Amino acid sequence: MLKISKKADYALMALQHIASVQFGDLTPGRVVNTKEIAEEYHIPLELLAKVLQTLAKNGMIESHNGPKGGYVLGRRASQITIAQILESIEGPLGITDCSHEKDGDVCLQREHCNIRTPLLKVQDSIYQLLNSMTLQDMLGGTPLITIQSSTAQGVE
Amino acid sequence: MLKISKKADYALMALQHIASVQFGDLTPGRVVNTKEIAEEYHIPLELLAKVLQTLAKNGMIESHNGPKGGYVLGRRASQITIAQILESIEGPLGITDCSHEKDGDVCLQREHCNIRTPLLKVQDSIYQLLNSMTLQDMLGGTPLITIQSSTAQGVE
DNA sequence: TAGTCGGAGATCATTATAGTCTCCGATCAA
DNA sequence: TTGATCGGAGACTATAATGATCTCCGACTA
Repeated sequence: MLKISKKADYALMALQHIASVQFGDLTPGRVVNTKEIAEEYHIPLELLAKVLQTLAKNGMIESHNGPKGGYVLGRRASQITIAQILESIEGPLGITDCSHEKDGDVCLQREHCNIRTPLLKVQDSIYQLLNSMTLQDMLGGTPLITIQSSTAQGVE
Repeated sequence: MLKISKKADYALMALQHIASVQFGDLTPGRVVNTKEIAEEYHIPLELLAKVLQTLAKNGMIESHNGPKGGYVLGRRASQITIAQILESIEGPLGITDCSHEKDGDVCLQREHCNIRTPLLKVQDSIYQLLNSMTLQDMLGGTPLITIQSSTAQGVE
């Protein structure tokens, strides 16, 4: 449950790769093209292309056309959060349908819904979590995140 | 993104309802049947029935057959976590495909995968979050959960 | 023992996802 | 300046997951 899509997976892999190439010791600042990433991680080329285009639209990366073209990061790795990457690909975080209801698009349960408020709190917590981790944290570093809850029961 | 299914939604609503009836002031200990919940929250009866059956199989609730039958909680509300409810319906938490790979079911990316470790950490954090909230917390109480990260950038 | 309940399965429609195909425009190098 | 190499963009298809429905069965209580 709560699985992220393959596209989002690919986006994370690609960004991690671009970042590690760009800030690595071997070829700092090098432009990375789609084919290179697709082959390295066995991702369908054309699908990855779409993912990268979307990431570029959302400012995560910058594209360079023509021969020797490809992508570089749009901003520093520490300024790109996991939440931003996932939302670029999958749209806004919403664990429930009514998270982003527009007018005239209200669910039937809404009137008597007894779980909306707590679910939105859960959602907000997950968002905080995803937004507290950056691409930088994925570059070999181990993310240091802890959860604190005043109501934890430690059941299981 | 990261949306939970309607079934899981229904499960949460139903459990919240059963718990609030059972521990409410009006009719404590009352058995709740499927029809009552379906009508209250406008949930398709037969779909809800399936959800409740699954919840019963997983010990979240106890079923009582025959006339005047229905469901009661399987254990105390404070002993039922959101994680348990969701996993009863949607299966084990896994934000990525390789979260629960069996032997002979290894993803092609695995060999060069650069995001598996950080993603598993994210997943674990989400699990902790969901497992720290109980049905009790959804009964009118406001869950008090905070996230702390040593690497948070506060970017947006 | 009849009517009310849950148990269980097969089935279908709809939607989301994953992946493919095709054509276009920009760029650089020969 | 022209062609090969890139990304940009849209339509398209196949498959899987989801949501929902239908039908029949067995258990139980009044």
